[in-house]
Amino acid sequence: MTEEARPRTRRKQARPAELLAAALDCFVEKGFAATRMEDIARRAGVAKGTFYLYFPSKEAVFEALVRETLLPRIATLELSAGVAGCGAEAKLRTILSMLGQVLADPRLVAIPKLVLAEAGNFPDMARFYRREVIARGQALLTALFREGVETGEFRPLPDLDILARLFMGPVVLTALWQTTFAPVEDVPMSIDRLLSTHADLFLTSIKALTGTAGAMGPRTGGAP
Amino acid sequence: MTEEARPRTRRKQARPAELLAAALDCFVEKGFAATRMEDIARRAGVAKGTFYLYFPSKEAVFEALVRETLLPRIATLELSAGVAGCGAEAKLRTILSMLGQVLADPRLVAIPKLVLAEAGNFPDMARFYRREVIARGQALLTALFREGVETGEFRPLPDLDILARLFMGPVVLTALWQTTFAPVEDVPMSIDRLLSTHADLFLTSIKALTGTAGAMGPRTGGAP
Amino acid sequence: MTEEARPRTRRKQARPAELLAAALDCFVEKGFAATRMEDIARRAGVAKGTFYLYFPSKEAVFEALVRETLLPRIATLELSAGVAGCGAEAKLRTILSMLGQVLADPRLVAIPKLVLAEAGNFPDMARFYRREVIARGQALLTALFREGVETGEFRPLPDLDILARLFMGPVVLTALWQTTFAPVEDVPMSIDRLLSTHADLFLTSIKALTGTAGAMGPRTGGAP
Amino acid sequence: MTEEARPRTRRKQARPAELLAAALDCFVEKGFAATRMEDIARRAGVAKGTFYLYFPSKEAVFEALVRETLLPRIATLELSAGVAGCGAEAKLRTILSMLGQVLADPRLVAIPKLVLAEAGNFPDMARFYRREVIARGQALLTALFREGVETGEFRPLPDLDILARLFMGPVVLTALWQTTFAPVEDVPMSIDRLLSTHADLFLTSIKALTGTAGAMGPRTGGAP
DNA sequence: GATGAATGAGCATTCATTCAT
DNA sequence: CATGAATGAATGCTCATTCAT
Repeated sequence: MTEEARPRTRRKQARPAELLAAALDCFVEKGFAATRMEDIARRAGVAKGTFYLYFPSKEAVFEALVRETLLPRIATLELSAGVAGCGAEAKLRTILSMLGQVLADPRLVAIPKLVLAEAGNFPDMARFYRREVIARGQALLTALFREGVETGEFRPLPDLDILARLFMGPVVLTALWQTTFAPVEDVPMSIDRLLSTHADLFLTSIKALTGTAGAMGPRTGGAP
Repeated sequence: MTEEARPRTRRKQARPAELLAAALDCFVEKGFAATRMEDIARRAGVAKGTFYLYFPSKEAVFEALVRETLLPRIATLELSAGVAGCGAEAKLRTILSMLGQVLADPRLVAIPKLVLAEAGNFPDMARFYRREVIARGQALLTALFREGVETGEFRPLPDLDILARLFMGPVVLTALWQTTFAPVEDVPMSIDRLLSTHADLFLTSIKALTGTAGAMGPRTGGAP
Repeated sequence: MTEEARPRTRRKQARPAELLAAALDCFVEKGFAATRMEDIARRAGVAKGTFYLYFPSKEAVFEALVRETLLPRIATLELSAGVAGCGAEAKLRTILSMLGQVLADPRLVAIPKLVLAEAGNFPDMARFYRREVIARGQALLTALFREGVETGEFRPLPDLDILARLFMGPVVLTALWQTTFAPVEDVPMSIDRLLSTHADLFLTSIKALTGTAGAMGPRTGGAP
Repeated sequence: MTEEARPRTRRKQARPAELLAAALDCFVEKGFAATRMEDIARRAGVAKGTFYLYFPSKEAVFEALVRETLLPRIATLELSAGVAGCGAEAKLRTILSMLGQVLADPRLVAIPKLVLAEAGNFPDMARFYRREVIARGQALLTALFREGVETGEFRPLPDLDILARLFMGPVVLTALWQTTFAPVEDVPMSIDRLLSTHADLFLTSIKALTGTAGAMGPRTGGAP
C-alpha cells in the first residue's frame, strides 16, 4: 500500500539513485566509454529520454557517481580516525580494515578504478578526486603518523607524506587487482591476509622499540 | 650508406616500430579510446590506409605495443635478478631502482596504465599482462625472497606471494600517480625518495636480526 | 468583481489568448522551429500538458496566431478604405500610415515574417495568408486605384494589380528589414520618412496632371 | 577520355560544388531546418559521412552557399554599374533587368529567402548578408543616384539611402512572392512587366524635367 | 606498396506528444 | 481541469575500416 500509494511520485524520488546504480553497473561491466546511454536507461528500466530528465549528460552521471559514493566513504574514514581513546596503531588498523571492506565490494572499488581509467578524458574529475579523496586521505594518515610520533607510539619519522603513500600502496595495488585481474582470474587473493600482513610489517617498522630484545620477535614466531 | 642505401626497404622495415611509437605517443596523450587511427597515422607520417598494411586493427596496435614494450623490460629485470654474487637485498634494491627509472619515464609508465584502463575492453590483453608481466614479476620476487631466507639474509617468511605484492604496492601506487595525477598536479613527488624509503622500511622488516639489540637501531638515527 | 468572481472560469476563457501571446513572444525571439513547446507553456505559466488542452499541436498554435492577429488588421484596413468623404490619395496615405504602425511594432511584423519563413513547411498556411491577407489587401488597393482613376484624381492607369504590388514593395522591404536586420543592426532606419517619401514619389507618379502644363508629360509617353 | 581519365580526382574536385548544389536543392524544397544531412548526401549521390569530408557542419554548407552564390552576383552588378558611356537611368534599368533574371531563377532567389528565414538562428549570417550584399547594393544604388543628380539626369534628390530602398522594394516583394507563394499559386505574375512598370514610374519620378515648364513643380512643393 | 576518398554503422542528445495521477 | 514524468523516434556527427587508384 505504502509502496504503491503514489508510484509516480515515489519513482520520481528514487529515479536518480536508480539511474546512478544502473550506470555504475554498466561502467563496472564495460567501462565508461563503452557504456551507451541506452544501456544505462534500459538497465534502470526507463527509456533513453528519461535519463536526460535527471542527468544532463553522460559525464554528469559519472561525476555524480563519484561524488555520491566516494565522499561519504572518506568522511566515515575521517570520523573513525578522529575518535579518541585508542592509539594511532589501532586507528591505522581500523582504517585498513575499513578499506578492506571497500576492496571486497566490486561495486565500490570500481569507482576509483573508473576515475583512474578516465582521468585523461576528465581532468576536472581527476582534480576533484585528487582534492577530495586523495588529499583528504593523505592528510588523515599524516595526522595519525604525527599523533603516533608525538605520543611515543612511533619512533621519530621523517617524510610523513611518503609514509602515507607507502601505507596506501598495497591498498591501491589490491584495488587494481580486484577490478582488473580478478574478473579474469580464478585464483583469488586473500585481501584480509594481505592487509593484516601489511599492517604487521608496516607498523613494526615504524613503531618505537619496546622492551630490550628483537622487536620482530612476535612476528618471527618461533625465533629463539 | 648501408643505412640509407635502400630507403624504401629501410622504411618498410622500420614502419611497424614507427607506427607503434606514434601510437604510444597518442595513447599517452589522449588515451586509447580517444585516439583516432588518423592521429596515429599522421603522427607516424603515413596515410591512414598505410596503417592497415601493418596492423589489422586499432586493438592490434595496442596488443603489439604491450608485447613489444613490456616483455623486454621484464626480461631485463629477470636477468638482473639472476646474476649471482650479490645478496637478495642488493637485488631487490636494484630492481626497485630499475622500476624507478620506468616510473620516471612517462612513455613507459603509460603502458601498464593503458592496460589497466582498458582491461575491461580487452580481456585477452589483461590475461596476457597477468601472465607475462605480473606472474613473471611475482615469480621473480618470490624467488628472491626465498633465496634471502635460505641464505639467512632474511628471517623465515611465510606467504611469499603476499610479500611480493606488498613490495610492489608502492611502485604501483607511484605509477598511477605519475600517469593520472602528475599531469594535473603541480607539486611533484620525489620518486627516488619514496622508493628508497620503501626499500629501507620493507627490507629491515624482513631482514634477519643482526646483532643483539634493537634491529631498528640504524634506522632510528640517534639510537644510543 | 465580475472579472474576478470566478477566477477558474476566467482563466479558462483567457487561456487560449494567453497561450497565443506567449507563443508569439517565443516565435519572435527564436523562430518557429527553435521554439519548444515547453518554452511556450512556461512563458504562459502553465504546464506542458495544459498546452495540449487548448491546441492540438505546435502547428495549430501557429495557424491560430496568424488567423487571430492578421484578420483583424486587414479588416481595419478595409474599413478605413471604405469610408467615403475623402479622396483615394488620402486613403492611400492613411493606409500607409497604418502600415507604418504595424511596421513599428516588433510583435506585429513578426507574424508575416514567420509566415514567409515557414511557408515551405506549412503550405496551407501560405495559402491561407495568400487568400486572406494578400488577396484582400490587393483587392483593397486595386479598388482604391480604380476609384482614383474614376474620380479623376489619378491619371488612367493600366495594370492595377502591378500597381498594388509596387505600392506595397517598400512596405514589405521595410518589414523584412525590421524583423531580420534591425535586431542585428545599430543604425536604425526612419520608417516614417521612408513611407512618406514613398507616398510622395508614388502618388505624384500616378496622379492626374494638375495645373496648366503637363507636369507628368514625359511620363505619359506619347504627349507631343 | 578527359572526363573519365581520373574519376577519383575529378570527383574530389567537383564534390564541394555538387554538395552545395544538392544542399541548395534540399533547402529550396524543404527549408534549412527540415533538411537532413542525409537528404543532402543522398541527393548528391554520396554517403552521409562523405559530406563531412567537405563541410564541417550543416551551418557551414549554408554559409558556403550564400558566399559562393551571392558574392559573384553582387560583383557582377557592381561591374555593370561601373561601366562608363551610359547614363544613370540606363544603368538602373540594366540592374533591374539583371535582378529580373535572378528573380526568375528559383534556385537563385531561394538563397536570400533562406537568409531571411534563418537570420534569427544565424545572426552571423545575417550580418554577413547585410554587410556583403545589402550594404554593397545600397552603396551601388546610392552612387548611381548621385551620379544622375550630378550629371543633371535626375533632379536634386535628398535621402539617397531611402531612395535606394524604395527602388529595391518591389524587387524584394517579388523575390518573396516567387519563393513563397508562387509554389502554392497557379496564377503567375509577370516579373518583367512589374519591373519595367516600376522602372518607368520610379525613374520618371526622379528624372529632371525635360519639357518646357516645371513638370515637377507640384511635387517640389514650394516651387513658384 | 602507399594513398586518401568514401563508407555507413553507431551513438549522444533533443523534443513533440501522451497519459496516469 | 491541470500536471509533468515518461516516451522513443528522429537527427547531427564521428570514426574504424575498405578499396580504387
